[in-house]
Amino acid sequence: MDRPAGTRPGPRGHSPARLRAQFGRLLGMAASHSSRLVNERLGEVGARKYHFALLATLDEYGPASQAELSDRTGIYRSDVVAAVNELVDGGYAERRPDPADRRRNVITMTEAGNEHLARLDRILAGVNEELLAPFDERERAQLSDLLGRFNEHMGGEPPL
Amino acid sequence: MDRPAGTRPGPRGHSPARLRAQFGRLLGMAASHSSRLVNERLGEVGARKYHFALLATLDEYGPASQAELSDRTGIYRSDVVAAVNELVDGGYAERRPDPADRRRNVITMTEAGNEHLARLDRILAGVNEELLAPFDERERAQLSDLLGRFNEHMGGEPPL
DNA sequence: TCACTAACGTTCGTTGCCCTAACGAATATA
DNA sequence: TATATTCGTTAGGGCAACGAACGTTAGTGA
Repeated sequence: MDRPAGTRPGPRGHSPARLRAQFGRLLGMAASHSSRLVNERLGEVGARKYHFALLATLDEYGPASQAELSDRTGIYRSDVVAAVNELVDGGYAERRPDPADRRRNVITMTEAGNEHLARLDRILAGVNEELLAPFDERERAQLSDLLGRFNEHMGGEPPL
Repeated sequence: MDRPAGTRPGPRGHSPARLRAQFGRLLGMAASHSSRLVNERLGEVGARKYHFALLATLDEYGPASQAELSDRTGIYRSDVVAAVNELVDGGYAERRPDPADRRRNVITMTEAGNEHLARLDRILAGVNEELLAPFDERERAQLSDLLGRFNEHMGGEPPL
C-alpha cells in the first residue's frame, strides 16, 4: 500500500533509538506538531504566525515603524515588508510615510485589524488548550518554566 | 545603527506579553534555537538532519530500500531521494538496484558512512550537552518526560 | 557646508523542511 | 490477463529563516 495522498508519513515501526534519544529531536518533534496545528488553524482564516506577531505588537505598543516591528518581533526586516503588505491588503493595518522621518513608514492597526487580532487570539488560545490537554496545571507550569529557562539560556528570544 | 549583516534579529526590548505567553511560541522559540544550533554544527561538516537520520537508520536496521527509510525516519520519499543522493555523492552510502525486486534500490552504508555517522553522533552529543547545560539531571528527566508525553499525545512521531 | 556614516524600506534570492501530485517501471492481486 | 499497488523519481508549492544589495533619507563631524 503506497502512502495515500494526504497522509503524513512518520515512522510506521519504531524509529531508531539514536533518533529518539536526541533532545533536539524531541524538541523538534514537539515544535513540528505544534506549528503544524498553529498553521492549520491560522490558515483557516488566511493568517499565519507573522500576522499574529505583528498585530499583537501593534496592539501592545501602538503604531510603529517597520524597523521597530522587526526589533520587537524578531522578524527580519525583509520579511516584515511582506507580512505588512499582507496585513494592509487584508485591511488590517495601514502603512503611511512618517512625516517626521521620511525614511520610515508608520504602521497602524485598523479596527478590522483589532477584530482580526481578537480572532487570532481565540484561535491560538484554542490551540494552546489542545496542545496542553494532557497536562495538569502543575505540569504546565513546569513545562513553561523549563522552556522559558531554556530559551533564556539560548540567548533570549529568537526570531519570531 | 542598522543591523550588522550576519546578526540575528530578535527583540531588543521585551516582546509583547501576548507573544511570550503562547505555549506554542515557547516551543517554537526553543525549537528554533535548537535547530539553529544543530544546523550550524552539522553544517560545519556539510551535513544536515536528514543525513543523520538516514545514516542512523541504516546503522540500526541495515541496508534498506528508500521506502523503508522513508517509513522509518518519517522523511518524505521525495526528500529521501535527494538526501540519499547527497549521501551517495559524499561516499557515505551506496545505491544499488535490488535484484530481488527491481522497483527498489538497496541503500547501504559505506565504511566512510560509518565514520561520518560517528562524527555526527559526536557533534550531536555535544549539541545536546550545550542545549541542556542549564538543567540538572532531574530537570532533564522532567523535560524529556513532558516532551515525550506531549509528542505521544500529538499522535506519535512527526516527519523527522 | 560637505562628506561620511548610519538607518530605513525594499527587492531579490537562498536554504531547510514539509508536503502534494503525477509518472514510468515493476510487481502483486484478482 | 486485467487491475491495483508499490517504488523511485521529478517537479513544484508553501512557510520560516536568513543574507546581499540598493536607493533614499537623516544625523554627525570636520
